[in-house]
Amino acid sequence: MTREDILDLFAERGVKVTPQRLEVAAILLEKPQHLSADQIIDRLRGSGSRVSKATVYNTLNLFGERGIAREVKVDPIRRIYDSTRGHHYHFFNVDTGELQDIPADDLELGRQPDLPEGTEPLGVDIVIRVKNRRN
Amino acid sequence: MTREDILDLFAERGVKVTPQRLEVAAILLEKPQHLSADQIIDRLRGSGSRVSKATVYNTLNLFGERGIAREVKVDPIRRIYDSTRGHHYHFFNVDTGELQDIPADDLELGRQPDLPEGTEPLGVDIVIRVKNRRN
DNA sequence: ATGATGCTTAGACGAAGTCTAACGCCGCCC
DNA sequence: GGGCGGCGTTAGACTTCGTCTAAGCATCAT
Repeated sequence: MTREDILDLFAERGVKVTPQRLEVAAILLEKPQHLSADQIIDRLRGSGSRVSKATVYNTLNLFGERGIAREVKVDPIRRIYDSTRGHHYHFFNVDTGELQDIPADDLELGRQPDLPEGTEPLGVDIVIRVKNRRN
Repeated sequence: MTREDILDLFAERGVKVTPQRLEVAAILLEKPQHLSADQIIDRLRGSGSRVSKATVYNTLNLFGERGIAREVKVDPIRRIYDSTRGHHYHFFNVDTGELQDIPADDLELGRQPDLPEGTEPLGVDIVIRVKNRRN
């Protein structure tokens, strides 16, 4: 994703542009990937950036709210952000901790249950847990 | 779930019986419900029990491993344990934090994607996120 | 300039869970 | 029956991840 794309995305989602937000976006949105806040901080530090921890967390929360990145819930131990914004699901390899996208088209949801009284849908999270096959 | 049922379940899953494990099981497995470690500790304390925090966490981890309870991943902030063991899914109300079971029969999975190379399936977690309907 | 607003920062803080070292209990063996 | 080994439990220290706080800055409008 180019700098231009990122600026467009910010505008589209009503996110004010700041140098720090651009730095975080440049790392996370570079390519389809799954990163934790910590990994992003490491990469920032690695490239000599001095964006503070608080700003990285604030930014990731903001990106999550505005649909600029997606928070994946698999591992209660750390929050993972997914740079792929579209409708899709995940494989989670419990042996390696690896996370892999499943395009929406590859998984069909048949019958869906009635929602609880007085609620409306927000989305469906699906995680297929797998492990390495031994031998 | 009666004390007898719990003892049977422990035996079936190869879990040694201790007074502390029975206390935790009695609370969690009493009825279909979703509890955090903290809630379980509160209830233990409320009924005058002195089981330590470390033991509650150890026990819940053990229950999770042995399929005596199920860890539900919805909220990265805290781990939730589900007393319903069978195959089922969840509604998660983001407004109330409420978690509700979806019987496996109410949700059909159509086409499923091929698993990643060299892996075998462990299970499928599905969470339908909902919010309260305004007005 | 002045003030208002909102972003960023370092570091303190908080919550949830794990770890450590000591202790207790129980079964086993001689 | 006394000693031993292993497992479970315990209190509290500790770790980790994330949030909060208070101060400092930038930007904008007047």
